[in-house]
Amino acid sequence: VSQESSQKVLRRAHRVVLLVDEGSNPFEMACACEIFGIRRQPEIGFEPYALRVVSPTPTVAMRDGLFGLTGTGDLAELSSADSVIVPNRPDVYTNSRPAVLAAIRAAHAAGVRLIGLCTGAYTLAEAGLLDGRRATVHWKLLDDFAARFPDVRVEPDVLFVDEGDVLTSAGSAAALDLALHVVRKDWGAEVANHVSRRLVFSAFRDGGQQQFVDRAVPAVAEAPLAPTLDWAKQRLQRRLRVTDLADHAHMSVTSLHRRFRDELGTTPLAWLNVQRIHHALRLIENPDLTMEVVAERSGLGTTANLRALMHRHLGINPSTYRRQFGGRQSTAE
DNA sequence: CTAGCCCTCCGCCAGA
DNA sequence: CATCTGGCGGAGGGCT
Repeated sequence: VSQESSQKVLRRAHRVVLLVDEGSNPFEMACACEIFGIRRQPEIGFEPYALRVVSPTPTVAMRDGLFGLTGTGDLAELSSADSVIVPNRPDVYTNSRPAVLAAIRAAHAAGVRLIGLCTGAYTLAEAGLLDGRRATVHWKLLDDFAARFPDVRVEPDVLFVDEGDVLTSAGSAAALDLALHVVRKDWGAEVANHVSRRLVFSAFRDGGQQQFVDRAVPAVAEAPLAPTLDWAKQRLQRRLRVTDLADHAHMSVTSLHRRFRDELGTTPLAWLNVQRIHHALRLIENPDLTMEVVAERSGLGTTANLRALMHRHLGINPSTYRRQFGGRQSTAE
């Protein structure tokens, strides 16, 4: 790890350009700024990304003129970037400016990675860069998108699609998932988890529950670990040990640890305990279950362990949680 | 909260 | 030579 991180320090920051135009959605832009535009040096020792904002006009009116942007760079910057982020458009029926499409094509030809957030996929498709490739868009627009760009292989039911040099994401929230996926590819799971934790911290700061949503980096579907993770989640009450996970994955405990580090940025037991706590919380919301039963079925074993882990991860104890969130059967997901 | 057993984790090395 | 896998032991933390 030390060897790896020293290499990272030496490597330069990836240059990311956020391409905005009249009517770009501030939400997707904010997602890009949150993931790629925050200074990380004080916390992780280096800057993984350098973010620039570029637009086809010197000033840009955002969201029906609610506010505007000035001081943006011009389209020529696209081709010298490492990645270009293409966020939402005002509507999918208005064609993009020819100059924007030309700049995107030139960037792609120069080897720049293109990242379409939500309806940004329309812009990429208009530029002809998705023909013959897999892509996705917001679920509401899948049919329209497929009809308009028949040469694109549309993938429904996924958060995002990674075609290597062209990446697209589904609905707005999936922009974050795709961005974190990019961070993981560029810098590894450890950095991605750091970015993810910081994101949760600032998004859910109130209520003293900043770690409540322990947002792990989403596992990629084709990750070799995925079946084992699903398997384990189904039988938390069996009190699984790390060796059980290793057996199911058909690998040694040593290799399992390595895979967890590489793919999830955590360790098997730490991951298991997060799953156990999440399951325990759902069980606690059912007032008919004693804490002994909750501890048993969640795989945490004893009430002492349940208390200790909840206190450590959430800063709250089981009975307090039940008083605040229980009482009524919660089926909300 | 504590004592104490057990498991987990990680670095290191060997082998494929 | 590079990369991946697995075994081992000790330290430390988890669990009862």
